[in-house]
This record gives sequence, C-alpha cells and structure tokens, in this order.
Amino acid sequence: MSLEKSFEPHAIERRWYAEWEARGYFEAGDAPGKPAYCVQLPPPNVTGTLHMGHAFQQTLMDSLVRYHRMCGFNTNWVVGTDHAGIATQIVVERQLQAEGKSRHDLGREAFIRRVWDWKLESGSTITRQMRRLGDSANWSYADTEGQNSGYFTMDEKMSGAVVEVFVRLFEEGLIYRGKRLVNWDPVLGTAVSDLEVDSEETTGTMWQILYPFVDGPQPSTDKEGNPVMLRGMTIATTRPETMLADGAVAIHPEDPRYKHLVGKRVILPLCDRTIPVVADDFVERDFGTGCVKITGAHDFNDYGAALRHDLPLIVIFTLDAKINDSGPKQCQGMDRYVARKAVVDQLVAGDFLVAAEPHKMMVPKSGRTGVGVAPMLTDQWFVKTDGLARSGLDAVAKGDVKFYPEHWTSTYNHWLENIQDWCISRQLWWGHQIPAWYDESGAIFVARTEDEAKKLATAKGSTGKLRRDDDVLDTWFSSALVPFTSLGWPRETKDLGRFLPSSVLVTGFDIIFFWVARMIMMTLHFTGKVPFRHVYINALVRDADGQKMSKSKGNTLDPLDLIDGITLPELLAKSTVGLLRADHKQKIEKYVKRNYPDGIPSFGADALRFTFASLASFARTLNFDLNRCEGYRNFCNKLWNATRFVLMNTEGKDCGADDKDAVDLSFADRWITSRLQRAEAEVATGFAEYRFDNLAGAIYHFVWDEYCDWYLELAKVQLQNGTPEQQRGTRRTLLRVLEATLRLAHPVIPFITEELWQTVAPLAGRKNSESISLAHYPQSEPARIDDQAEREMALLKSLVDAVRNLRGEMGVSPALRVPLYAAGDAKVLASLAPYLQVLAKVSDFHVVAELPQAESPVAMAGEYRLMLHIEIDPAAERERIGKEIARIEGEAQKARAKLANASFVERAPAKVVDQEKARLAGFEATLEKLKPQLDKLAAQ
RNA sequence: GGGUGCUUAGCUCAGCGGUAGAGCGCUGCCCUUACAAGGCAGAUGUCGUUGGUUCGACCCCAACAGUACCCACCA
Repeated sequence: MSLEKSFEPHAIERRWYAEWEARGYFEAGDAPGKPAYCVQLPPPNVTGTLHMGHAFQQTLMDSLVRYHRMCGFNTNWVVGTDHAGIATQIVVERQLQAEGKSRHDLGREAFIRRVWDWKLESGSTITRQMRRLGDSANWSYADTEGQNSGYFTMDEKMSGAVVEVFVRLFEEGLIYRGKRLVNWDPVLGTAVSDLEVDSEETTGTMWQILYPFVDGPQPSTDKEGNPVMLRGMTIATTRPETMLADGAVAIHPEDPRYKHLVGKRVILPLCDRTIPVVADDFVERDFGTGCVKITGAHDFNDYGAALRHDLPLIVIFTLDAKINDSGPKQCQGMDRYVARKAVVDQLVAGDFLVAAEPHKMMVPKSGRTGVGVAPMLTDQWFVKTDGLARSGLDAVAKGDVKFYPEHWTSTYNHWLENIQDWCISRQLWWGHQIPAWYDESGAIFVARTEDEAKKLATAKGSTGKLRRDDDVLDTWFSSALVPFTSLGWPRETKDLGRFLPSSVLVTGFDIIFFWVARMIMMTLHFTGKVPFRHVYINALVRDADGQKMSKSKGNTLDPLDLIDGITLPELLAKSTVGLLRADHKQKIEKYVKRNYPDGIPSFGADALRFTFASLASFARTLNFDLNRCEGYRNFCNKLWNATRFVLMNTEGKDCGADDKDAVDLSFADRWITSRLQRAEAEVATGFAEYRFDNLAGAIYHFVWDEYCDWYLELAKVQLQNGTPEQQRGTRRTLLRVLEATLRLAHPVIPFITEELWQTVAPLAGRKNSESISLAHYPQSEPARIDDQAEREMALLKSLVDAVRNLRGEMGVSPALRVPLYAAGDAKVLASLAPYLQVLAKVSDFHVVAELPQAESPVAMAGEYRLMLHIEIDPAAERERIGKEIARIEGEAQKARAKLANASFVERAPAKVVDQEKARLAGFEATLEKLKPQLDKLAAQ
C-alpha cells in the first residue's frame, strides 16, 4: 500500500469512526476479572451544539477512555443529553412567539408535545458532532429511545428514578414544601435557585425618605451629638417602590440617635398605615441614615428581620412584578420600575423625599433572562441540605473524592460550608413534574403514581379529587442523580456495581456548585458511594488573546470549522447570523476579517485534539491559538511521512518480523528502543497525573526530535551500508518502534494512528491487527533502557552538532561536503564514522592522534577534537575561538568561586559538589585544548 | 468585604532548591529521493517589586504592586 504524499484527514476520519462504532468497540467492557474504568459525560443541553469547551473536555475524556481501554480496563463512557428545563423551554417559546403564539395558547400538554418534537428533531446535533471528534462514547448505553445518543434526562427510566428519589427524600423528611422568600424571575414567572442569580454592578439611586412620627416631632441628637428635633425617621433605600410593603423601620439597638425611639410608630407615606420602630443589630449605623425600612416579603435581609420581630409580611407585587391590590389605588397594575418613578414623584409632592444620590450597588439579575430578580414570597419545594452537605464535605476531606488541580477543593468546601436549602421547584412546564398531589383541603400526598397518592389520601380519610402539583423540578435535580440513575438505579444492576463510582469526572469549574457538589451529596445519600473518585476541573477555553469567547465579540470558534475548514465568506455569514444590532455585526465582521483573512484551513480532528491535549496544563484558562493547531497538524503530517518512509523501506523486504533470522542491532537501534521506553513512561505519568500537556509533549518530542530527526537519518545509513543482519535489524526496529509509537499516540490522535497502524502492524509482526483501539497499550520496560547505547548516541550527537555548528559559523554551504579531522578514541570514532559522514556532510573523514597544524576551525566535543578542513580567515577564527574561550572561562570562573566557598563545600550535598567539580574539570580540559589553538593562530 | 489563581523569550505557556525551557513567531542558508505542512544553523530573558530563609532562590516564606476569576444580605 502506498500512502498519499500528505496527510489528508477527511476520508480517514469518516471511515474509521463509522467502522469503530459499527463493530461495537465503544460498548461497555464486560471481560471478567478486569478493572473498570468509567467516565460520565457532563450531559450537554439537548438542543445544544458543540463548542470549544465541549471539544476540549471531550478530547481529554476520550483520551483517558481510549488509554484505559487499551490498558485492558472494562471501559464505559456513559453519555447522554440533558433536557435543560429553562433553556429548552425558552427556545421553544421563542419559536411560538415568532408564530404569534404563547405557550398558554397551546396549553400545557400541547406545549410539552411541541418541546418533545423539537427535541427529536434537533436533539442529536451535538451527538453527531461528538462523533466527528472521535469520541469513543458508549452511545447505546442507557439509550431508551434507540437514538444512539445515550440517555436523556427526561426519558422514561431516568424520569422514573427522579420520582423515586423525590419520594424517598420526602419520606425521609429531606424534602419539604413551604412558603418562603425565593429569587423570582418575573419574566419567566418562576423561582430560581441562589446559584442562578448573578449580581451585576449598577449605578442606581439611594433615596432618603421621611416617615413622620405619629406623635409629632421627637427630640434626638445628630451625628455629632447636638440636640435636634426629628419630624420622623428618615430611611435609606434603593428600591422606594417596596416601601408600600413596609412592616417597620429598624435602627441599631445601640444607636444613641435613635434607640430611645424604639416602640414609637411612624406614618408610612402614601399608605394609610403606621408602622413601628424596631431595634435590630443587622442595621449598620454608619450606612445611609442608620435607619432602614423592613420589607419582609420582598427582601432577603428584611425577611429575617420581619420574622425576628413578628412583623406582617405584606406582598405588594404580582408574580409579574406589578403593584397588586395591596398598593395604593393610583399605583395598582404598574410595573415595578414604573411604580418606582410614581412613588418617588408622589413622595416629592408630599415633601417626604429628603435626598436622592447616585449609588453604586450590586443588583441581582436572573442568570437566564437578565431581568432583575424580585424576592417573592411563594410556596416552593426545598431540599434540606445541611446533612447532605456534611457528608459531601467528609467525602472530600477523607480523600474519597479528589480534585485535580487540588486547589478547587477549597472552592467546593467553601460553598458546602455555607450552603442554603435548595429550592427545587420551578414554575415551568418543561421538566419533571413534581410527584405531589393535593386534596381539596390542601393536604399533600407525595407518591410515585397518582394511584399511590389516592391510596395515601384514602388512608387519611380524604376521598375527594386530587390535583397534581403543577411545578417541575430544577434541571439540576435530575442531573445530580445521573451518576447512579444512568447505571440503572433503583434497580440493582450489574453495571451499578461495576461502574459506580466512576473513575473521573471531567468538567468546568463553573458547575462545581450546580452539579459536582450535588452529585456527590445525592450519590452518597442514595448509594453510599461517591459518584467518582477524581474530579478534573478543566481550563476555560478562551481565544488566542485570552479573551472570553462570546458570540457578540465574534471570537467564538466552531470546533467543526477547525476540523473541516471554512472559507471567509461562510465564516462571516455564520458569525453574524441572527444578530439584531447592525453595529455588532460590523464589529464582528471586522474581527473575523482581521483574524481569519483566508478563513480557516482544515486541520482535522486529530490535530485539534492534539492541540487541546498540548494546552491542557493545570492552568485555569486555555488560550486557543490557531497557530498551535497548525503546528500539530504539521505534526500529524510528520508522523504520516515518517510512516511513508518506513513503509518504502520495509514493504516487500526482509524485516525480521518473525524473529527467526538473526539480526544485528546497532547502538542506534538500541538507542531508539531505549528512548521509546522513556517516552512510554512519561506518557503513563502524564495520564496518571492528568497532565495532558506533558504526555502530548512527550509524544511530540519522541516522534519528531528523536525518531524522525535522528533515528530515521541513522537508519538510512544502516540500510545503505549495513550487512544483511544489520539491515534486517534496522527494518525491524524501524517498524517495531513506529508500531508502538502509533499505539502510544492513539488515545490522543485516534484517526491517523488507526489508518497508519493498519499497514504498519502486520509488517511489524503483529498477528491480530483488527484495530489499534483494541491493541494493548505500550508499557515501558525498564530493562530495555540501554545506558550504553544512550551514551554512544549522546557522543554521536555532540560530534554532529559540533561539526554542524562549525559549518554554520563558518558559513559553509549546506550542500558542500568538506573533509573532517577528528582526534580522540580511534575505535569509537571509526564506529561513528559512517554516521558522521552522512549527518555532518563530511567528504573525507580522518581519524588522527593530533589535529593537523592548519588554519582551520576547531571544535571540542567532550574529549574529542574536531577540525573542519576548510580555508578560513585567521582573524575571524581567532575571534571565534577567543569568544568561545571567554564563554567557557566565565563558566569555569563561576564554578571555581563556588568551590572556593567553604560553606558550599561543607554544607551542600556531596553529589552537588562532585558535579560542580566535574563541570570545572570539563571546562578546564576544553580550555587546555582551545588555548593552544588560539596561540597557533595568533603566532601567524 | 472575603476567597482563589496568575505575573518566566515578541506571543502563548511549561518548569525546578544546584548550568533558565517548549511551541509559535523572528533571522540566515538550503526545493538533500519520508515530509517546504520540511531540513540545518542562529538571536532574544535584571524569571512582577522589595525583604527574609538557605552554602545556594526563578523555585520556599512575608509584604507590596498589577491582573483575572469566584463568593457575599450594607438597605
């Protein structure tokens, strides 16, 4: 078989992925007696598409899975998609909106059917894209819909497990329902959890409002302690409209200005009510006026204060954040922001407004819609978290779950130590409907089915109709269960025993709270096991300049465009599609044209994967650089062409594949084998430590700098000049090292390695060469590390380097072959001669006892002296040697100073001192030989 | 207000208590029969600042500066 001259990834990728999947290579390993290796994919949003973050994460996961599969583990990469409640519902509602409809026009059932239709239509986009990356995922696993895309968090089995969990937690008293103040998104009309609220710095206004005393002005003091008469209490607020729901004003119990006024009543302006003055030490004396209004039903701080002081919780807003019937007539029905202005105007009119100043503050916004969150008193379901959090903390403290990099542990701990009860109900339609029913009196019956709920009701003497709770569960509730529900829980499946805990979770730091912590808590609670042993927190992918990738900046990259390539016009069209603002569009077009003037070339999946692996250090961010990607595409091409060379020199020839015939292995053959062992060890360490950058670097360095740059060149010499035994040995080494290297690299670059291995493996004498993904992973054999061969090779390299260096400095044309004199161990030199002649482009090679007396450039390589026999300018040569002497003299001087330091010699370890002595001896020996050379030149 | 990272070559980043590294970029010369997506040679650094520990600090410790992110109920 002859390979194309360049590596062309496309056809290879298409062919091999389909083949692997069809042959069932990715299904869960089921070999007896083998250890298990399991990875849970963070299930992507069902309507999502693959972005750089996914591609990065999945590259790491797939490399790990392929590595362990080849190492003989029973692997199972469990994948699936998430129903992503809010996000998906929003997408479908937008579609309806475009048709001029709302979900309410359809009704709940029809709407949900519509979402399912959309799911079926677009749901497999991301799983198709994952295949393009080469993910060796277990598609058929837990796939109840037969779509070959793994589980779906709302499929029948997963939903059944969700109900089971809910019911059990309720029965254990860990789920409760109650009227609580929650973060409310008035646009979506649902509660959201603390985590789904983002604070945004905004400059608002701080208003000071006077609440007059019922009893008329009261004596008090000002800040400096001077006596004053107060007309009333002046409160400070940034949300004046909420005053309509005030239940009290509060001051600090020790505040001398106000403490005697506690118990007085003040008139709430614009309302026909009076409210009391209370003391509470949550009030900051120095902030604002030192007097704060208490709005228990619309502020988290105030809620606590209201409970402490037994104040009424007055609700002033409707669920879409408009003033309700409890407000003054003239404000009813106004949106909260409209009402804010109206209230301020009326306060001004009534002379209650004391001051209005600009004020910087953090405003809570709904993470999903970006609208201001309105704390709202509503009935919601909660998970009691204190006990669960405790066991979650313990698991990590005991080391049952380990974070990589380790410092993420403190982030995890900090959150769990301060965790609040988790609001799990959402007032949405798309999601797992809460399995709770109410009778006419409002009594709650939580059950697995409506029949079961009826039985519960009957047992309690309630015979009327039951109504199911309308709410659905937070998407993260079902996500938290995935580690065990995906394996078949609540059934006691074999896989549950085998694949739980999974081996490692690879995910982003942004979901440590949302997901990682909750999985640990839930899995521990329901199975007594941790969900995974390791958590690898991957870096955030940014653009080459370190900027966050965002659609509005135009700096996002589509992994598939890197694999397939894209033209500039296509890229421009794609980057600006769906953008409403023209100025954004222009900005993005400019960015795209500047950064990708010729579009993006096609790099192939392997190059993309190798790039991700190479950039995966333990850093927090990863700047994705297209140039890097190109470099690794070139690497793939290098590997391709090295293979081409090997095949050209081995196919149809005697390669000693069956070990029958004698082979004669040179130091070069033994050297590359030895280096391979070291590379294998480095790669194994890299995988064990999750240092993908190191393992990718080890592969890169071995292939390019050792196998290609040196061994192939040496092999050319051996194939040219060697005896039949030597040639056979060379061919066998070429093949066997290459074959092992392909296996070594396969977890990271699966496609190219499979393609090449198919041809290489049989030549290398492998009997079973069905697929590289089933082949054994190469293991480092320390016994094959050959120090003698490595020393000989080091000498050859230093001689070649010295000659090349001289040629470079002397400006000798690369093509020109020149005579070389060498002094040193004659036997060794004779053995290296054939290699030196080729690698250093030497015409005649003279081994001599002493270098001839000639005006030719001289170099030192350890004990060896080399002279290029060429015409030179003595002055230039004097300068060159002079510089060299000065450099070495400087080094020697430093070494001497160190050794002259008594405390160094006394206190440094003997090894270090000896090393320093050896260095100095080396410098001095070199100087001894260079100086006469300089004298000789100077004499003329 | 707390917490966590980061600061090393032009760029992006590794690194280690004992001689400062890689990739890309840059310079020069070469289309040498595996590869120009290549080969060979080359230049570039007060390792953020200031102290401390040490025989020895880019590395350990402290403070500071800059920078990024996370958490938090000052109305």
